[in-house]
Amino acid sequence: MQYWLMKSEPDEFGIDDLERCPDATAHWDGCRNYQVRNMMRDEMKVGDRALFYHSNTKPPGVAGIMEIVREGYPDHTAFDPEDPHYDPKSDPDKPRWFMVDVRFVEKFPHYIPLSELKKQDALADMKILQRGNRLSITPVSKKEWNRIVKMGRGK
DNA sequence: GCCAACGTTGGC
DNA sequence: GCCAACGTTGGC
Repeated sequence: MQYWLMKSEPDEFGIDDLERCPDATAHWDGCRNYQVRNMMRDEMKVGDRALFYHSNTKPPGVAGIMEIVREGYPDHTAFDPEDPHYDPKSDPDKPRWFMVDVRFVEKFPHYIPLSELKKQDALADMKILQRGNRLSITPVSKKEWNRIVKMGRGK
């Protein structure tokens, strides 16, 4: 089993939105980055766990946990001209973009702001803390995962 | 295949 | 709103 961190802007779709979805499950659509596409298509497996990270908000940080409940399949929003993430170059017969399904697991009693993550020596190597990293999905090590979950649950 | 221009991300 | 960092596009 692997661990991940997945970013979303809570103004668009936050952890509370996920919890309110039917079966607390949603598809993680709209990714238009090849590296992230490859992770969703090839690497993420049912049962993997992911941190739900709130980006572009005040303050940015980790809000809780979700799990992967369906492995990579074509992102149909790329085929819809009405969709803001429409990509005419993605052909239903040869889809360019993929997504996974995620299910809400828990919302942390203690939201963890990015500033707190940065203070942890144990998390210094986290992808999300590296300069210039803009990927919306990154792998998280077991050690990092355990530390963050502990922080979120309040030690 | 190079690379300048442009677009996007996302913290601050 | 600014801007650094990075990805993508397209002319050549």
